[in-house]
Order: sequence, then structure tokens, then C-alpha cells
Amino acid sequence: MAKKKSSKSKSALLHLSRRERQAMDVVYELGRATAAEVHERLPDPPGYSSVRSMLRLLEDKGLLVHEQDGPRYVYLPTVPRERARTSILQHVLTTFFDGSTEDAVTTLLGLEDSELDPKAVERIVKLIERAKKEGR
Amino acid sequence: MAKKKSSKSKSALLHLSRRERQAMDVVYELGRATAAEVHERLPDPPGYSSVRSMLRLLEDKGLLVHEQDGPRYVYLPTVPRERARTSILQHVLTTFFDGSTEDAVTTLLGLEDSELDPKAVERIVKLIERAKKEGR
DNA sequence: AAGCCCATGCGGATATTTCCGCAGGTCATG
DNA sequence: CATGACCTGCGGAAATATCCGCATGGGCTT
Repeated sequence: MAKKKSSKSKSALLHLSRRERQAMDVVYELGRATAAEVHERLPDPPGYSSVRSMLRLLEDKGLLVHEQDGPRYVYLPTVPRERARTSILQHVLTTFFDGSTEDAVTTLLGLEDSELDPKAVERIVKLIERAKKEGR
Repeated sequence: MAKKKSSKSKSALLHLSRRERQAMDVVYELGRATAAEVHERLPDPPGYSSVRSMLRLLEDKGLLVHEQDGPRYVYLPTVPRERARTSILQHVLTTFFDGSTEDAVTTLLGLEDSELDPKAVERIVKLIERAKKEGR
């Protein structure tokens, strides 16, 4: 039965099933979430019980932990959001953009609700200039 | 037992099971792929038969189509890569970056194998300047 | 302090996914 | 034109994921 690989540690998010992924998405979006909150935002939501079961399961798998907040549980991701970010972007980059950062940025800037205030633009430009100098 | 929702039309990629997603990733990365190619690149790969079954299944679900290339099938995504790109980035943006394009771009630029030659940098800067003027 | 409301844990039925082997076809080659 | 190499389609077994109901317990209100 030695099937369990420690490859879980890598980017476990990519090994998740549909529902699990959806649940994790909610938790990541909110930062921290109760069963009720997850239930509310789950697409085509199952029963409340089901959601709680899944959260407990995700905790078993080591992707979530819970804190006791008064009478209820609040779940948090074990993998910090920032790490999840890079991991996922990395994956999207190679899978859908052939590793072309330029294309990815372009697409990103073209998105509907892409909000960019002038100050942000400044910062990004600076960032790029710097990347440029560093010979990236 | 009327469980089937027509919500498939939305962003079907997000509704896929683990294996299906992995398979789609391969096809998207290659642009077009045979069963053998998918099989080669599938993580922790199952038997060859299994892969073929899955591809046929994905075709049933309408995510792939095949062309006959000599003696074998070549599978292609029905949803154009470009559309899949925006759809996924959109999702990642709201889920992991609170919709902050700036943060997303920043992370993108910080990735390891982020390749940016000078010309690309120029184009991106221009792109951003333009976005700036358009009042984004 | 009794009752109500809401939360948790658990066990297991159902549905879906995942996997594979077998039974043909097709094509190039000797 | 027989043979081997490779490919497809199909049916169904085994593994997982999904879902839910029921039993239970704590805190808050009245």
C-alpha cells in the first residue's frame, strides 16, 4: 500500500477534486471562512452537512486548519495565500502561455474588471524597469 | 433525478475532475495532442487505455474534438486557448488577488522562469501607459 | 434553568471518476 | 498477402468523491 507519495507537499491544490477545489477557492478568497460562509458561496451548493464534511476532510488532508471562534469553527488555509498564488500562476503561465510573461501580463491588463489606478501603474512600470535592468 | 445543469456553458474547465483537468492541461500546453502524448505527460500516469478512455470522455463532454491524423486521433480543445486563458486568469485574479491586477502582475514578474527580453518590456510598458490613459 | 438555535461528528448510501483488458480494425513492411 | 505494430471502441470492476441525516452538545434568551 505504499502509494502515498510525499509529492503532496508540492502544489497540493492541483490534486484536488472539483468540490474540494471550489471550497478552497472560497477560503482563499475570504482568507478565513466558516462552514456557513463556504456553503453560501459554493456554486450549485449541496447541503450544509456536506460542506462541513468536506471541510473536515480538507483538514484531514492537511490543506486547512481550524480555529475555534466562539461556538463555531473558522477554517484557514495551511499553505499561505502568497505561496498558493505563485504556485498557481506558475502553472497557468506554463500551461496556457508557454511561459511567456509578456502574454500573461497582456491578458491580465485586458481583463474586464482590471482595476489600475495611476499610482499602481507607476509602481508596475518601475517594477518592470527594474526587471529590465536586472537582465531578466 | 434532474441534476444536470446547463451551467456547463459557463467556464466548463472549472467543473472538471482531477484527471480531466490534468489531461486538458496537457492538451492546452501542446495545442494538440495524441493519446500517447497525453499519456507521456500525465503526472503519475495510468495505463494507456485509461488515457484514451478519458480523452473520449472529454470529447463527449464537449471539451475536446479529434481530427484523424493518419492512423491516429489528434485531440484539440473546443474552447480556444485564448478564451481559456482569460477565463482562468480572471478566476485566479479574483480568488487569489482580490482583483488586484497590480499584485498579480507583480507576482508574475517575480516568477522564476519569467522570461522578459527588452523588446517585450517595451511592449508591456506601452501597454500599461495606454491602459493608464484610457482611465483604467 | 428550560428551551431554542446553531454547530459539530459520524456512518454510510449514492454518484462519479478512474482504470483496465479484450476484441477488433488499419497500415507498412518483408 | 501474411505479420507485426499500433490504434480505436466498449463494457464494467474498483476506487473516490459527494452528499446527507441523525445524534449530541454548548451558549443565549426569556
